[in-house]
Amino acid sequence: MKPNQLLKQYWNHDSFRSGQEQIIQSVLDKKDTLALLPTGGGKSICFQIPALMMDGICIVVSPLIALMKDQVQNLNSKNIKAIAIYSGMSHSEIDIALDNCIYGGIKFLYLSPERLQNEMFKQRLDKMNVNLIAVDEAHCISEWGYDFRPNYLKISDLKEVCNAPIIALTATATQKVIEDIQLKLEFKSNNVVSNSFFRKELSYIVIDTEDISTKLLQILKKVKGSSIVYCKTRKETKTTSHFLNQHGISAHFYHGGLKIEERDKIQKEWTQNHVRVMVATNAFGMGIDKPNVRSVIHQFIPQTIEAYFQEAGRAGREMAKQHIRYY
DNA sequence: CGTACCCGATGTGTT
Repeated sequence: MKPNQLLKQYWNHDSFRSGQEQIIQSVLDKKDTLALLPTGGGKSICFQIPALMMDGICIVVSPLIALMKDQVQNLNSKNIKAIAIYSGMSHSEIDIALDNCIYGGIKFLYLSPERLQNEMFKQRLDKMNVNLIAVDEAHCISEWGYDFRPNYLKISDLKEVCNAPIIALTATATQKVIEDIQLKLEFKSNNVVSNSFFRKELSYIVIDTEDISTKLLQILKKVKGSSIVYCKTRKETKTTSHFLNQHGISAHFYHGGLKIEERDKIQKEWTQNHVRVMVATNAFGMGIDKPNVRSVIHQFIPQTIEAYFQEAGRAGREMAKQHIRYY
């Protein structure tokens, strides 16, 4: 089947968005490809459609279990066979999953970069007919590979076994990161397909103030709708959230030290608009796509400009989708 | 400082 037919059959869209066809064609030509598309630009189908056109299985490297589950569920709802392997599954569950990747017609296998080094996985990988390697949120290679999650620097090990092209996808990368991703994934030749990242619907403002708390209240009282307030430390998320609640603005705090059930509960309450403001560390972000976020406020200077761009970019999603312009 | 995965140890409840 052709890309357009698959797009219609599984996603019920009549046409591709800017950049998608070019990326898909590059992958079908067996070229290593770095796809740079803004958030909401439809990155997933850039590897899903070519993988569906080929025999065999696509291995998807993903940074978070939550993202793996989301995408697997999404594909399964379209009757596409996809599976994820992650910690917490029993040995026999993993065994069955890997078996299905070899003999069971599974089209997408979602894994963390750590899992790629697992002995049982490596043994069974030999027998898989891998058609494509996809690295989702590929900026994690540069962001995390050097200190936090070193296995992000070893993804190219897969290429020695698989003989399949690799596609890296991200919504944020400076020129340095673009080069680093291609280097670490051992691209045979430079190949970046990019779309404009300009977000017309956003304005970026820097405020110099002696009194952050008062300024925060002022902004949240003036700018209606849902909000994310980013803090530097876990402790600060808690104090800021309490402060807002004391002043009549409903807020939750969120960071990586909370239990997973607690995190899920808090996120759900914010997503469903039961609570207006999410006060969080950078643990809160990936996979968040809420339409009515009208402000993202940083109480500190983010570590990198791309971190700032990505975090700020969580505002104005519904306006981006409706193509509302502010001038 | 703050980002997550994985694995093995320990505990809980069922056969």
